[in-house]
Amino acid sequence: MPELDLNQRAKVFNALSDPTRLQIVEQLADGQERTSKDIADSLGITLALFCHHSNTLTQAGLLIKRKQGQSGYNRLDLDVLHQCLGSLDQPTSP
Amino acid sequence: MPELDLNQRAKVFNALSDPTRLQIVEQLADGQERTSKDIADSLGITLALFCHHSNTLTQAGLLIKRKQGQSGYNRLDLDVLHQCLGSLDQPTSP
DNA sequence: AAAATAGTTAAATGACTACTTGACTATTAT
DNA sequence: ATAATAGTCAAGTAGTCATTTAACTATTTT
Repeated sequence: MPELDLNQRAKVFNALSDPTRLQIVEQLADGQERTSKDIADSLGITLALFCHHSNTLTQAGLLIKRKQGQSGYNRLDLDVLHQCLGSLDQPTSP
Repeated sequence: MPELDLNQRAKVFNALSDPTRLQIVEQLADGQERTSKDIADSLGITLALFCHHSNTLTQAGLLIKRKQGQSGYNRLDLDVLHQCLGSLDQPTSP
């Protein structure tokens, strides 16, 4: 897996910097995939707003979309997510 | 330690969403403290710009400032940082 | 006391963005 | 075929923000 540079990492954190997007990511953090409709409904937002935010998440490399029929299934790229989180995880030396 | 709510967590990630601030945080992620001047110099930015960003980091609860003489020593609140990172760390069940 | 150093503050500018609304496409159900 | 459902796109608005510049305070040095 190629390492993310500074700007890419900042872009990922920027994707997490909005409460609505953070809820989306937290909801997908278990690695499962969900439809756009399900996510929008569970958060009480319009599908248009979810689409808007999902573009930001996708551009940051966090969201992966799979289309089946009229539904879109969304899941996280956990590698990208954990690589960014890990860059700040400096455990205290024992 | 009180748990951070959704908006507070988003605020922390927002503090990490700028490349300049992300560099500041990464530089302090080892838990050590550094003077504002040292950080500004090492990043090649003006002290004014560091001050601007340090306010954002402080308001997010990430940065703790200690003043001694004419120098200010900065360090991270690692509890806040790790609590936010941990909220997205859903390890795959074995 | 004067000069240098460390840090803060405020204003101005230009760019970016969250959300709403309405129209649009594609798929599924009746 | 018609209607309903899932999703996308684009424009408009209002608000936020990163950076620069310059003036300012407080501390240390000479």
